[in-house]
Amino acid sequence: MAEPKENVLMEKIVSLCKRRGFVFQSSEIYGGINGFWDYGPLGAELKRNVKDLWWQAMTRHREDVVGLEATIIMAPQIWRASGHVDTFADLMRECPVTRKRVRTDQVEPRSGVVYRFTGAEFTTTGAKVEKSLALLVEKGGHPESARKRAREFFLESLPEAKADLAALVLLGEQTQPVENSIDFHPDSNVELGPSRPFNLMLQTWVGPIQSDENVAYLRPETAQAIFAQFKNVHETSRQKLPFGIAQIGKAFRNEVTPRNFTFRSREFEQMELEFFIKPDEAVEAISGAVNTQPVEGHPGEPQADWGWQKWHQYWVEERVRFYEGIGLSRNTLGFHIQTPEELAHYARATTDILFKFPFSKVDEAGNVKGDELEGIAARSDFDLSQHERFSGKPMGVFDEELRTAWGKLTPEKQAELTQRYYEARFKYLTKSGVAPEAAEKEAREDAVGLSKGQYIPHVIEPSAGVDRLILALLANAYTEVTETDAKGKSETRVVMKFHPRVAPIKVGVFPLLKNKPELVAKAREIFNLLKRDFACFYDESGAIGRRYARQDEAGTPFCVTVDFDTLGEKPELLDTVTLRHRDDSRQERLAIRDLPAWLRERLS
RNA sequence: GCGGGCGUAGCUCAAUGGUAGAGCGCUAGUCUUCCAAACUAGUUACGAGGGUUCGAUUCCCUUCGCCCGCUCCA
Repeated sequence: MAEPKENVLMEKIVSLCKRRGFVFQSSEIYGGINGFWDYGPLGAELKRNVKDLWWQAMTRHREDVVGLEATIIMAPQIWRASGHVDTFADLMRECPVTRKRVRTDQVEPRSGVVYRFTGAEFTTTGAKVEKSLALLVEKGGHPESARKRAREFFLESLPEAKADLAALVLLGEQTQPVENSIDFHPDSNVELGPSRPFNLMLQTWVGPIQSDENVAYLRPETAQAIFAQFKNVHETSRQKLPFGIAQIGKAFRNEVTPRNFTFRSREFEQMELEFFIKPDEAVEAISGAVNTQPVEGHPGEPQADWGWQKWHQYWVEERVRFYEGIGLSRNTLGFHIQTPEELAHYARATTDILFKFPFSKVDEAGNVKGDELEGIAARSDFDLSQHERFSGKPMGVFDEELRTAWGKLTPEKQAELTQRYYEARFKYLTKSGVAPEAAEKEAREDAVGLSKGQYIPHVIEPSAGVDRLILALLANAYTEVTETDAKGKSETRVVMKFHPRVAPIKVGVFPLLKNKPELVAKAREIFNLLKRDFACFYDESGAIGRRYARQDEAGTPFCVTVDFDTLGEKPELLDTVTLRHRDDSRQERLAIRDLPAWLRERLS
């Protein structure tokens, strides 16, 4: 259900974003382009801060993650291997009554009796509509319900739509039994319209000739480049498993309906980590057992006996800590643990981190679940295996530790692990369409490989949307403050309560008065002192209160004001300034020389 | 893509078959000793294209964009 009140809030946020220069509509002077958004001066700073913080947290503050910056256009085969050519280019069919769509290849076969109609006519007015419609009545279903639905459908096409339903007579009814038909919508039972292709990847041509051979795609996700470059990175970075590869970059999807401001855009940016881990069989061989002890919350520092479950939990908690660190407290977030039905066949678990946006749906009980900021997926060894099969290049790694450990195992243990690994590989191969005999041979070889210390790494994938996070930060920061002044005039101001770490401007620097050159000179001096290390904004226009208010809307956490005491009117206050806090308008007096350290402490 | 609503200054809103006005904002100036003060001056719009008309922002059509639903999951 639409929540008008919440939409008002969303509209206010959109309006502020434009007014203050956080987000503009792309190509606005030409009427805009659906699903594309630009970041203005404040938005660009905000986004840069977010990406920098992610990059620091994921790579520089760790020893086990390295970076990658790959191209947006890659060999088209990558998207066959990844499955995107198939899953992003589905044929869809639509139910003509409910307008609900289903994928052509996912319609469940149904049996029953088909009721066909050629139209309907009003006995009272003679008004008539001619359209064919067919509905399936399953065994045990009631033909009258099909007729009722048909009447409702035809009624829509008649100008006398308000007329009596009972006076509408169906025309040309015919029945026909069908077996295992895939032509009917699973919910409405109505015969589906023609198949139409839906390709969610944006296409282009590489080279000046626009032919089918030159078709390439703008990447729909950044992750695949990481898999495609896995061998190169592994070999050059001197990393050993477990380790990760991180990437930030643009991705493109031809969304059916871009919606909710920047939440679902056609061009967007992702921050993705592929964290490669040893298969559980290898962990067990090395550590004796895989640690599966359940722990609440963060499982602590990584341990050698962690299997995919622990690593998955670890990354979920690491990511939550990241969000908390930039001002999104746990109660603004939500979680969605994907059900077995929702999971891709190769995925073992996926936990989505959600944020409660103003447009997020509210359920009957009044709870807001939220919408997705990030998905943390345990993807088994699917991705690298796919690229190994499609490229013909080996994607396995050699694990010295495993080989050594393997030799010390009992023959029974070796056999058990070999068998389990064989089964997992066999399952992957057959599910991927490899013929059983070939799959058996290949899986057998893979299992022998394991005993020699070789395997294809498994992967945990924390994949976050930058633009969605920006939107979450904007929504989270948006605060209205209503104040009534001495004259009784009440006024509502907006304060963007960003965490200082992400705030686009960290410090506003003002002279108390513009027409006093000494104050201006001192303020300029402080601005020049701070601007190298902090995003600063100097402002001398208008009254001081107005300048504070402007910075509140920009989300600047601190403002520094130079007054006559700074210049030594009261000698004991010489070279001190007023430091004003955004969230509560609190003021304190600080020495100019202490400012850099004071700020650094609050911004790092 | 389909269905419903919408489109007037940067923002929030008015008015009109005879080409638009306010408040706030913004810019400059005067003034101003800490929370959108005052005064003066300036600034900016009928989303785009076509049609009907002597004339359209107003009526009609098309298109683009925004919001809501189907869809989607970074």
